Amino acid sequence: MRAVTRLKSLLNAVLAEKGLDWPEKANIEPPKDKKFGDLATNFAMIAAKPLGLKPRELAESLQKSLLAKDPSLEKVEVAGPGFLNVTFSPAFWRETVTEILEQKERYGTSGIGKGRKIQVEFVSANPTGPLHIGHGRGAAVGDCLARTLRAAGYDVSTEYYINDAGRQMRLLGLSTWTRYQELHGVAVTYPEDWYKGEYIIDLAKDLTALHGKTLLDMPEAEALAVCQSFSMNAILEGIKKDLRDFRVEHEVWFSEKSLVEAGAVERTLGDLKERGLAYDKDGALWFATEQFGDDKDRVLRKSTGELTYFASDIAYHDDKFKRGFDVTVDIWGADHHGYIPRMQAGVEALGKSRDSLRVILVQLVNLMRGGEQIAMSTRAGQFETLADVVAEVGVDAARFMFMSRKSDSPLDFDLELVKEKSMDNPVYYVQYAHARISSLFAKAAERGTPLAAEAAPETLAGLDTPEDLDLLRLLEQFPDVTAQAAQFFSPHAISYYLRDLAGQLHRYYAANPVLTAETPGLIQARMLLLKAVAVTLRNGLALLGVEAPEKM
RNA sequence: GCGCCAGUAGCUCAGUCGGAUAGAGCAACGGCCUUCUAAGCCGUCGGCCGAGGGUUCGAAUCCUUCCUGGCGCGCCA
Repeated sequence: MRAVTRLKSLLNAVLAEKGLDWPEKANIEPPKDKKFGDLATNFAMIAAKPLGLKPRELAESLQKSLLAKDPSLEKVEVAGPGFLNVTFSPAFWRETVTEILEQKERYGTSGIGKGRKIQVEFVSANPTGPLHIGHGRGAAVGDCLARTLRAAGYDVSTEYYINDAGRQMRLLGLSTWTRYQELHGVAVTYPEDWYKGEYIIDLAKDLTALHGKTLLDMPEAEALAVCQSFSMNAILEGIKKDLRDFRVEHEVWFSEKSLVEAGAVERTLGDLKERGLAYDKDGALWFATEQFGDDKDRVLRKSTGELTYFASDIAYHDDKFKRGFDVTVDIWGADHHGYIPRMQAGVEALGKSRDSLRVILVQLVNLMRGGEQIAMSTRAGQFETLADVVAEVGVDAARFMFMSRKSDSPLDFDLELVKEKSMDNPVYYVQYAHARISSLFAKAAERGTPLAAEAAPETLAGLDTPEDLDLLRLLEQFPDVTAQAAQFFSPHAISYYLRDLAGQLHRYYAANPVLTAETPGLIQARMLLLKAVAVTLRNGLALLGVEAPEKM
């Protein structure tokens, strides 16, 4: 971050002298090949045209003025069609250690969010059964995204939308009621589309413990109501616990029912009608989403008088925007992707810009064991719950596995592989790097070699080998990685960075003795460097919600 | 039929707002523990980036036509 910022401001100064702005398409990034220096920019190729110059000519004149402007630049080369390849001095890179040790847990944070209010709504599973592994992926993605956005300077709020109104809740109540009657010897016929999982039987038993058989004497409607609210509350408590155990916190639990009961849905529908965006046809109320790019108009209220989910979803998003969020991010299972155009159309109809709603799709998780797929279905009642999976493989391994793919590709989650302590399962590789450093400091303390209090330039001067510089350069990139992860809503990039950093650390460790280095000064310099690595690893893992162990 | 996503090494995947010779891990093979954790390190092998066409100084990346796989297209939720 420091290097890019520095180079960019130098180039901007050149532009300012000529009264020009930074060209949109110009970029500065580390080149793939080290021999092209620390940073490469296509600046001259992009900027040459408006100046009426040839790219290479501009590059050559920049080369001279850059070197004259900043002593941190060791080398500036012109290459190919007009690339500028810039190499910073080792002293410049060593300042990274000082910076990290000063910023500590703030290293990797940035202000790119500019305090904008952003909401991340995720999981939001119907409270009709326990969370399964697919919800776990959504939970991990949403939680890591929220952490990443927060670190990037957004004002983030996390939320779980509870679908506690409507048909699914009635089915849940009916399912529990059926199991309850069955439990007490009443002959029952199983309803259609009911929840037949084991957990419903457990609910019926819990209900019995609380109420005995008294529900059998109630009017059926009343008994159903008791079953429904009891089941929902119990399941919701279970979901909350599962999420807490998975280190996922939602700040707001938003009830659909409360929205309906407060009349918010009716109000939103009324607004739409008034603005001519909703109309009656065939006895139903329709939302004119087609004019906002949807395939066709959608029903808000069925001819039966019942509201559709879409109606309350629109009212819910209306409510979100009224609460002042600049952007709301919804994390959905990929099977809902067909729903995006109509939601975006709806958001536009509400008077917001299309991109105030960002939908992140999370693809399917194939739960496997030893290469064989485990079938999952809430309805059929055969699934491994998130809680079961976490109990088996641990929070760290599960979260890291979820963050090791971009959310948009399907993920095979093999319980045997996730438990395995190999590079198939990189969480251990990264954690091991952190533990190694910690244990090295423990050993240093035993030997009476405490870490220097300050990372002064003269102390760090011994860091001048190629491995030192590789590590320093990688450390310096961490703030860029977190900023980009936030900008592109891709927290998985952090896990890839951490693997790289861990790899570089392991290489360094193998090649450079730290506590037995030639001179006391060099010992200090290397300890400070490794301390900076540990801080960066810890900060990165924190963004993923994974622990950085001292020992393994 | 229409739409969304994917197709990169034997396997699992990064890279995709155009950049220089396409990366990593696993697997396979060969090395490295009397010295800070071998859950590690080093090396070798491995590619027509699904196929064709286009755009340009430059394409895995953008456009287009196909092929293959997953998912979705209700007054379901």
